Amino acid sequence: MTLFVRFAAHMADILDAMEEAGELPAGLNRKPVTVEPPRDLSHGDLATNAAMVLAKPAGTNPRALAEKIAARLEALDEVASVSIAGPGFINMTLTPETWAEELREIERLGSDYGRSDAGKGVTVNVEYVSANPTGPMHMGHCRGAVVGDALATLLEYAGHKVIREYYINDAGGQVDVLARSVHLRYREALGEDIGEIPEGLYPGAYLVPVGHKLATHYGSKFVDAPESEWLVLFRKTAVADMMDMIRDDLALLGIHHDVFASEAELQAAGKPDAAEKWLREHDLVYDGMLEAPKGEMPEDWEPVELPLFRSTNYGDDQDRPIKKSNGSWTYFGADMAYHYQKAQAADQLIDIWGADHAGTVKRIQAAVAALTEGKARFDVKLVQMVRLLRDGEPVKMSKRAGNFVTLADVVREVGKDVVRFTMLTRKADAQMDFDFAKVVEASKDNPVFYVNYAHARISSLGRRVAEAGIDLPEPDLSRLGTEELNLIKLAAQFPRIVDGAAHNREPHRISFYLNDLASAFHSWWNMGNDDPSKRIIVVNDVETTSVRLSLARQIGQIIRNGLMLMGVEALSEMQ
RNA sequence: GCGCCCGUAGCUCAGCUGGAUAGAGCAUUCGCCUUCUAAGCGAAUGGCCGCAGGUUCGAAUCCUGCCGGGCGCGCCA
Repeated sequence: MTLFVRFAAHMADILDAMEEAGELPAGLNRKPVTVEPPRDLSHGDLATNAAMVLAKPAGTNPRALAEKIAARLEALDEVASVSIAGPGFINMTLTPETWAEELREIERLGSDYGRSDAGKGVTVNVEYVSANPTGPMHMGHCRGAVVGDALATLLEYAGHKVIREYYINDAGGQVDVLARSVHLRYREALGEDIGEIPEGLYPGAYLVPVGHKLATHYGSKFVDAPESEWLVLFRKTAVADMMDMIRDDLALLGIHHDVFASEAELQAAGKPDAAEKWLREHDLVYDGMLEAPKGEMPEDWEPVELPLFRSTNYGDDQDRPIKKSNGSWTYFGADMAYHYQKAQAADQLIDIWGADHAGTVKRIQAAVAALTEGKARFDVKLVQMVRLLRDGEPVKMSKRAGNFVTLADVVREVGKDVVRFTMLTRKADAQMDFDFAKVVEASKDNPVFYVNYAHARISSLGRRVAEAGIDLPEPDLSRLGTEELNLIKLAAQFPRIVDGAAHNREPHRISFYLNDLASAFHSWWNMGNDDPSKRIIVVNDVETTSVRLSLARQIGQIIRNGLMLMGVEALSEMQ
C-alpha cells in the first residue's frame, strides 16, 4: 500500500474514532476531505482540509475541530509533527523512516509502483484512430492515435479493463470514391494510359498495387463493365488492403487495437434499424423537416422530410437526421447504432476525435444517453491539430495533390519514441507544433531528451559501480539526507499522478510529471559537481554510495514506469 | 446567428475533479566544468490568472454576462 492510500485510510479511521467518542456527529459527508501534499512543501509533507470542510456540518469552528484531529494524527507512528495553519489546515511532517519505507515500497513493487485498482475493473471502451480506410495514416491522425493509446494503457494501469477499438468507416461515399480510384489503377495495370487522376479521386500511388492485384486476379473482365458489377468487389478489396496498410502504420507506433468494427457489417446486421425501431417506440425518432442551416445557406438547400432523432431533448440545438432522402443511413445514424453496440460490451465509452468534429459531439452524446438510458459514462476527447514545422516553416500539405506527410515518414525520420512522447507534451485540447528539428534536439528544452537523459545517467551509475567492481553493502536508509528525502517525496507522488491522469483522462500529465522528476534528479546529480561529497558514487564511502545508488535506481524505476505508460522505451545511454 | 474550445510572465505552456505567498521552460542578466556524461545545474528579473458579477470558510479552477481569438454549422465523413 502506498503512502497516500495509507493516509487516506488513517484519516477515515480517525474520523470513525471521533464519531464514536462523540466528537463528531455521525453520517457527515466525508467526500470533500482530502489528505494530500501541500503545494508549498515548506508547510510539511501532507495536509488535510478535514477541519475546514467538516466544521460547519459538525456545528463547530475549524480551529477547534482541527485541534482534535491534529491530536489524533500526532499519535501516529509515521507522523513526526503536526501543525495547524491558516484557516484550519492541518499540516503533517512525516518521519524520515516513513519516507525510507516508501523507497523500499518502490523497490518492492518495481514496475507495479503506481498501478492501482482505482478503476475497480470497470470496462472502458476506448475508440481511437478510426481513420477512413482510404489511404495510409498521415500526421493528421497521429496525435489522436498516440493520445488514445496512451490513455488506454493508463486506464489499464489504473485498474480498468480496456477495449481498444477502431471503427472502420467502410460504408460511406468515401469508400466508393476509393473503389473508383482503384478501378483506374486496375485499368492502368492492364496497360491503359490513364493520364492524370481526375479531380475528386484519390491520386496516391499506394493504390497502384491494389490495381495490380485485381488485374492479376480478374484480367480485363471489369474494364468496360458497368460500375454495379465491380464496385462492391473493388471496394472490399481496397478497404482490406488499406486496413492492412493502416495496421502496419499503427504498428510502427506500437499501437494494436483489440477490435476493428466495420460500419458496413454493422449495417448489414441491421443494427441501425434496430436502434431506429427502439427510438421510435420511445418517441425519440420522428419524421420531420430539417431546419435550414444556420450559417451560410447552401444554394441547393430545400426542405425535406427525414427521420430525425430528438437530440434537442439532450441539449443539441437541432434534431439530427439518421437517414438520407435516398433511404441510406447518415453517418450519424450508423454511428449511433455503433455506439450502442459498444455500450453492450463496456461500462464506459471514450471516443478520441479530431477537433474538427467538435460540432457533432452533442448529437452522439445525446444518442448514447438515449439508447443506454443515461447509464453509460461517455466522454468524447477532442484532439487539436498538430502543425508540422521544418526549419521554423510550416510544412505545406495538400491532401488533393496527395503530398501529405505520412506517419510512416515521420516515424522513420525521428523514431517512434520521439513521436509518441512529443504528442503527449501538451494537453490534448491545446494546439501543438511539431518541429522536426526541436523534437530531436539534445537539450533540456526537449522533454523527450531531458527525461531520457536522467534515465541514462542513472543507468550509467550502475555501470560504473559494476565496472569498478565495488561491493556495496545493504543500503542503510537512515543515512538519507534532506535532498534525498525530498527526491523520495517527489517520487512518491507518482501513484497520485497516475490516478489523477487516469481519472481525468489526461495522459499528458505523466509527461509533465516525468519532466519534473527528471529536473529534480538532474539537480541532485549536479550538486556533486560543486561538492564531491554530494556525489552519488562517493569514492571510499560504500555506505553512502549504496544509499544514494539505491535512491537513484528507484528514480529510474519510476521514469521507466511513466515512460511505459506513454509507450516509450527508456534509454540506458544517450549514444 | 448558434454551438464547441481557448484567453495564466515578453514567448511556449503547466496548474493535481476549489485550498495557503499562482509554477516550469525559453528569452534577458549573473554564476558553476582538475567532472559520477556541463547534452547539465544554481541565482536574479518578470503576473489586476481577459473584464465584471455570483456561489463559500476559500475561486486561475465552479456559475452567469460581457470582451477578444480559433474552429465548426448541410442528407459530407
